[in-house]
Amino acid sequence: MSRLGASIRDVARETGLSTATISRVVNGGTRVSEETRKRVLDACARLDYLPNPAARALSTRRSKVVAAIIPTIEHSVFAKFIAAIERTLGLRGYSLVLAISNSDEAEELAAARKLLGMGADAFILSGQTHSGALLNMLAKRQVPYAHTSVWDPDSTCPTVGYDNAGLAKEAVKHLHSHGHRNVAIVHGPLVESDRTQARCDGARSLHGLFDTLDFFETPLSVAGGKACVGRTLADGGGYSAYLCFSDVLALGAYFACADAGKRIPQDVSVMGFDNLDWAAEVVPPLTTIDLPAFGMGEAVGAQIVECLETNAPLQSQLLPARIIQRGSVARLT
Amino acid sequence: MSRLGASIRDVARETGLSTATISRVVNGGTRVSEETRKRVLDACARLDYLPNPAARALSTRRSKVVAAIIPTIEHSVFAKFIAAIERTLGLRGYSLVLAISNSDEAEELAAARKLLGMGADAFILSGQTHSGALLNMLAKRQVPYAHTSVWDPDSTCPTVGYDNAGLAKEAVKHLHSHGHRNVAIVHGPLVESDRTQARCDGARSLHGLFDTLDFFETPLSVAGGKACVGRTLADGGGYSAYLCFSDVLALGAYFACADAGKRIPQDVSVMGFDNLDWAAEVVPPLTTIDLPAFGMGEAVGAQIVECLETNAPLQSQLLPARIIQRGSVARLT
DNA sequence: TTGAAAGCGCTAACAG
DNA sequence: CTGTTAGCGCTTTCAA
Repeated sequence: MSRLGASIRDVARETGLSTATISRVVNGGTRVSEETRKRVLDACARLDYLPNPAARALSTRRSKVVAAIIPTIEHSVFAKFIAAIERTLGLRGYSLVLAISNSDEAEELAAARKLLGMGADAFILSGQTHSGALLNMLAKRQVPYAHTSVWDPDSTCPTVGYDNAGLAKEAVKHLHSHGHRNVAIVHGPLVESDRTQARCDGARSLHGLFDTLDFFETPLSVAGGKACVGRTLADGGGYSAYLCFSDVLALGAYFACADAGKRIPQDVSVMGFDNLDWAAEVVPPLTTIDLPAFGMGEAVGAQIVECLETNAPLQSQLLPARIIQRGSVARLT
Repeated sequence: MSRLGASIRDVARETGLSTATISRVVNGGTRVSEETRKRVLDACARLDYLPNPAARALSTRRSKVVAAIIPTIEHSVFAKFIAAIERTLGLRGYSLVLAISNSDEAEELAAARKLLGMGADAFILSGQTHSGALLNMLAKRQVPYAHTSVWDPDSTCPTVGYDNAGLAKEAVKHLHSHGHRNVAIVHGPLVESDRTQARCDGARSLHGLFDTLDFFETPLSVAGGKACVGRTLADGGGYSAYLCFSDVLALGAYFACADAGKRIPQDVSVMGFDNLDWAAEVVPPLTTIDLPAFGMGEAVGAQIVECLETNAPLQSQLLPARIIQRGSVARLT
């Protein structure tokens, strides 16, 4: 809060104009003579005037703040996503308030309450499943919100993201087309993420194509992936390929293989999901699915601002994602 | 902005009390009879009343929002840091607005302007070098701020973080004590980070201990580290150890070694800086310096809130950081 | 313990 | 093109 900055009244006094005029030039400057404009701007600069945001928000009923609630920021995908939102919003004069829910509905609700009580004009939520209380709260106040990281044309709420189930299917098919018939799917906690669930559902729908298609849940971290894959390797599971529903897990798989003396892709194939920055650098380079984390942030950000400014309804939007073939999946003969 | 929520007046009407009384119970409830209190709280719940933050901020001149400007969010260290700040702030009823400066002073200034114009009560800045304009702006408005990721007892501004130069020295000494006399230091862009500069300065001050102590600047990414180390390996630089001023760079070094057929630590040693989550999982586990990213976020967050609530001055604070010995540094005989 | 009333700084009709 | 005048919703003396 600019406790000591000049107020609009100071600028009015300084220029001998009314506060209304000052307000006009500060906000776009329509219907103001060029000379007055100059004079006002000059005085603003001299006094280092910064409009009081609370007063402005109180008057306009808009804060120009949008809230994003994400499950975690410690995965690059979310970090990239947030960076994109911040950038897109910032370019349009909006700010981002961030809350982290730790994949907990109660925490998410509490965060939303706080952010609403902070004046957020719109909300960006992750995934598709949220407490009814949260959605009600937003609906009642007519605060626009969008679900992200998912795309569901049938949803009543706008979803901007990708088709998790579809992409998982493609990944599975890719493995199948390379001759793999015994694959292990390694994924993060199901309860925490409807996206993970969707991916599993997608993969499972194709289980008929395989001799074995096993699912393993493990903490969503390099350590989790490593431990999980290490275990199956030790058990002699005999999978020819590991499909990891996150590159982080895939990196763990790499390390597990290194520990077990298995070569990728000669001995086992590994496929990821995310296409994180290092996926092309790892040895061998990781075949994975490129998720448009940054593009998704730009897309929601832009839509939200558009919605706030023109009242255009938010629309579901499918972002392109695709398999990036690199060197971690062998073609079995 | 809660355009449609009930206002304090609605609650007053509902209960037959005055807005002043409602305000009292909503804010702590001092000097209110227990019965009235109950009645009011009840009405609030029934009407789903949420105080209008803009009105409150206008009246109290505090927004309960703190701003953090970081160079990037795409490095886990910063992501962890931000997560900790958000958590600490949230627990105390404060919110976090985030801006990303891309290590650019002009962008940082613009962001600060925006956030100030958004009503931030305090600022958390990264590093120690900032444009005078920014610092002036904050000082003039008496907005408290702290520098982070650095610790400098001599600074006039509060710094909460660690001693970059000192830690770099320790790392270098560690390598020296293991018999390394030809080491390459791999670091990110100097212009972007005074912390990187401090680390380099610290390391350089010990160059007398070595036969060769070379410095290489590369983009701060796995790809950057890989390319840089790959190049020196190809050139036959003959370094027995690589000290990377970020674990991200170290991971790149691992991949470069894999490509070049060099074994770690038998052929070359690698040491990191950060202690990211996967540092213990990589093969061989990475010897690195553990930076208290999370603890640092908690520390600034707590101090800022304390300062805002009690006017206690912000104080510089040194956070513990230390070498974590794992398996990537060989002892030369 | 409660209420009346004066703002906080800005915007937005409405006049002129 | 510019000024007057109401508020926006809440907090906070000051009285009662």
